[in-house]
Amino acid sequence: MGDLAGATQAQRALIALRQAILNGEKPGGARLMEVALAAELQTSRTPIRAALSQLAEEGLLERMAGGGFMVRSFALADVLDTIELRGILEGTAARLAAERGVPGTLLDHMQDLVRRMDACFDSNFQIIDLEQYSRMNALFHAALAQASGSMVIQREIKRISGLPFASPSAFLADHLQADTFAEGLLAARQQHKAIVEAIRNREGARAESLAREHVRAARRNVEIVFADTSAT
Amino acid sequence: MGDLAGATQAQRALIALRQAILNGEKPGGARLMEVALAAELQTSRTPIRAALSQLAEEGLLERMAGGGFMVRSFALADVLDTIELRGILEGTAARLAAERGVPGTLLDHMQDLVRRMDACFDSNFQIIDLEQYSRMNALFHAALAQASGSMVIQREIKRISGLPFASPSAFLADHLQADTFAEGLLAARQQHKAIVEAIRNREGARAESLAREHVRAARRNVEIVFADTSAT
DNA sequence: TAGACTGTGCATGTATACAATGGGGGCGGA
DNA sequence: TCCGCCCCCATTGTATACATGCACAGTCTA
Repeated sequence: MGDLAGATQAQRALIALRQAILNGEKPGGARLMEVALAAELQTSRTPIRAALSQLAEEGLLERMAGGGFMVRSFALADVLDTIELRGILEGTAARLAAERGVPGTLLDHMQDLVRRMDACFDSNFQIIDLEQYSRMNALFHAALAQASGSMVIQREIKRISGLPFASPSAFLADHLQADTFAEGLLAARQQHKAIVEAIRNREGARAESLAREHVRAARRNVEIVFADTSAT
Repeated sequence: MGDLAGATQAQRALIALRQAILNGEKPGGARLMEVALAAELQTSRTPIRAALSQLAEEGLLERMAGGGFMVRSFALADVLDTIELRGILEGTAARLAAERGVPGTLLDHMQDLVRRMDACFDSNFQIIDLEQYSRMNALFHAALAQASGSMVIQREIKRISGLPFASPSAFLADHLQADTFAEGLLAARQQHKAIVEAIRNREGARAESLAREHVRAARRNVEIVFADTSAT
């Protein structure tokens, strides 16, 4: 990842800090201090301030009362609510897409993405290329947001998907061993197909509830991961 | 309004710029340049940059590709979508409140706000204190967001409500002459009551659809205002 | 005349010095 | 010993000088 070449100091800081937060290296509730970060990232306070502002914009940081920033803390309840919110937004996107209609080329693109996800399974329905699947899945969800035809909805979905664990592909690399996981992937595959079909047939309510239900899989996965974590 | 005393330069700039944008003084699509703004507001570039960042966070500005900011443009379609989104979010808040339960004190508070809004009408159901009504209405919507019990939802509702024309009290002062307007206020009054009742009775689906429908009034008002404007 | 290259200027990016504010700790008095 | 006040330091706010990069225009050459 060529995140060094050609990038400004502010961009480098943004990337480094975002990763540190998502890693848990900067835990929720931690106050981020400009001088410390500047020393850590070997730059001046100015790009740090720019990066902090942008992270607040993304929702990863909160502005504190008398100035300064702290890492927003995501309790399990917050993560689940965030996923529920993504479900609501993607459900709305699907409904709007169905109601308002979508250019055929975009629908074809979505169908193509579904096909490419299919190609990640072998003849026994075992996943063989998880990374590719994950990438195509992310593109599918982006296409769904776009299909809503509403920049407002699209923007909010993108925003929410950037929050920890809320992304469509957040859980994918985490627990490959569980049988329920493979099962979930197959269910997701059917849902992707059904969502495209519902939009094509202009079935708004069906598209909405399918998309909402689809996101509940992410919720289940987070619950599993958190249960594992707290058991350790 | 004492926005000068004790405030930092960045806060002054933030307030001034926000107002200029909402006024239309800085029209949608306009690029905001730091030096020009610094001269205009008689301060240095640093507080201007801080204010611009925060306005981007609020959703009033967009970051441009190669740096810099421009005023986000709100076409009628965007405004309507934003209101629709607020309806979806407030609907979700109402449903969650009903499903998860709400502390009695908060419900009582909401009911109290409804009563105070009633007090803004005279015995012939004519509005007599619009400013008070507007204030109580805003508080009611804030309380509804809080009743969801979800900081995530609450935060998003607050965010969305800050965008132009999307606020619950955006339209109130605009067109007092129309008969349909008074009618709308009376309908809103009933809906407020019904929403509280539905939450109290734990009727999630009813609460959700009431809140969604409630917001459609705002949509109608915007359509009326825009129609007037374009006719002028 | 058209295309490309270069120079110039404007806008943002960066560093840093200094100001101001707020909180915490220590000291003194009751 | 406890309470309160005050001072100091840590942290953010602000200004400004300088760097960088991009875009536009003008000119030169083919």
